[in-house]
Amino acid sequence: MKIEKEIKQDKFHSEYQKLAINILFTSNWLNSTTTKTLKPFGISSQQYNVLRILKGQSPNSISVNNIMERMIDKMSNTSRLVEKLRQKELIERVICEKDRRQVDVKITKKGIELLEKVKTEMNSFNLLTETISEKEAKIINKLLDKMRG
Amino acid sequence: MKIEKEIKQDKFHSEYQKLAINILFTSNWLNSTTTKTLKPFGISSQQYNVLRILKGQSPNSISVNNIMERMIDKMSNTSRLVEKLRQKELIERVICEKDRRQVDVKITKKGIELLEKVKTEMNSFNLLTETISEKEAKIINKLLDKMRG
DNA sequence: TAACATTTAATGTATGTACATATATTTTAA
DNA sequence: TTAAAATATATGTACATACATTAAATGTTA
Repeated sequence: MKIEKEIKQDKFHSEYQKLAINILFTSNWLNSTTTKTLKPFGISSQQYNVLRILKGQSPNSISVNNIMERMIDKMSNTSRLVEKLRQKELIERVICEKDRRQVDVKITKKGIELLEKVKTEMNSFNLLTETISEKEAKIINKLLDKMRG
Repeated sequence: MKIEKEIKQDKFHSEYQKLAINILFTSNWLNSTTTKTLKPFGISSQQYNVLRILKGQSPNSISVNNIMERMIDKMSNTSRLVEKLRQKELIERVICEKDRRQVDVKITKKGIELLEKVKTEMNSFNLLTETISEKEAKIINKLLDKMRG
């Protein structure tokens, strides 16, 4: 649906302003779908992002700082997020012996199993395949990368 | 910069998954720029969005529900956001006489003046003009609209 | 018209988030 | 070698947000 209709605004100052608004709106749209899907599993979309990052490194562990660099939404309090996941026993935290400032984080078996279960219900990406082609997806990806400079 | 480098992930499950992540990442990127610009003015990006909506209707007033429908991020507690703006005297609230459930909201002179001041510093849209062409912006807008179905 | 449903906005509560600051450890350089 | 700087993570605080619930006014219908 046209962004004009989605937010009931019939004209924009420029095509660039419209683009910024369109990206923000589409991001919220995607995020709310994901949040709803994750709700029954008891994790937020940010926690899901961290779990996926850790699964990508598994069976190795990575530092909190390293997690932050890989997050979609680079936030200042990754440690609190990690602590929440630890309380749910989805990850493990060990103080690094080589550098005692660092904390090594690793996904647990329980964490991997949760991701497996989520996977089957995670249809926000599949949703996109019904409306645009892979070629079109590639075009947007290329232009967004260019846009950020 | 390529999204792969931005979040240190060298490959994605599909072009569609990459797209979803790219949109979320770009949205955060845009939002953090806007937030930083607005900080000295003492308003959040959501409050800025509401002010702009009200300016678009000025000198008429619209209901809280109507504001919500026009917001980029349709949140459930628009009334609290409106109350924050009222405390800063940037908007006015009057209970509608025709339908006493409804609250009519209108931007004040002070609110409009704030928007004028913000305008000169609001360069997040201008930022985009340096990296992509108007034609390219149009392409992304069209595809994002198509994507959401 | 009385009872029930719907609409509009506000609020309670728990959790999330940003930002500044603190603490511990390691690195650098005088 | 020791003081200062840098790094990695954690925490305090104020504010934001999601979601469910409440409250008041209006609409609908038996």
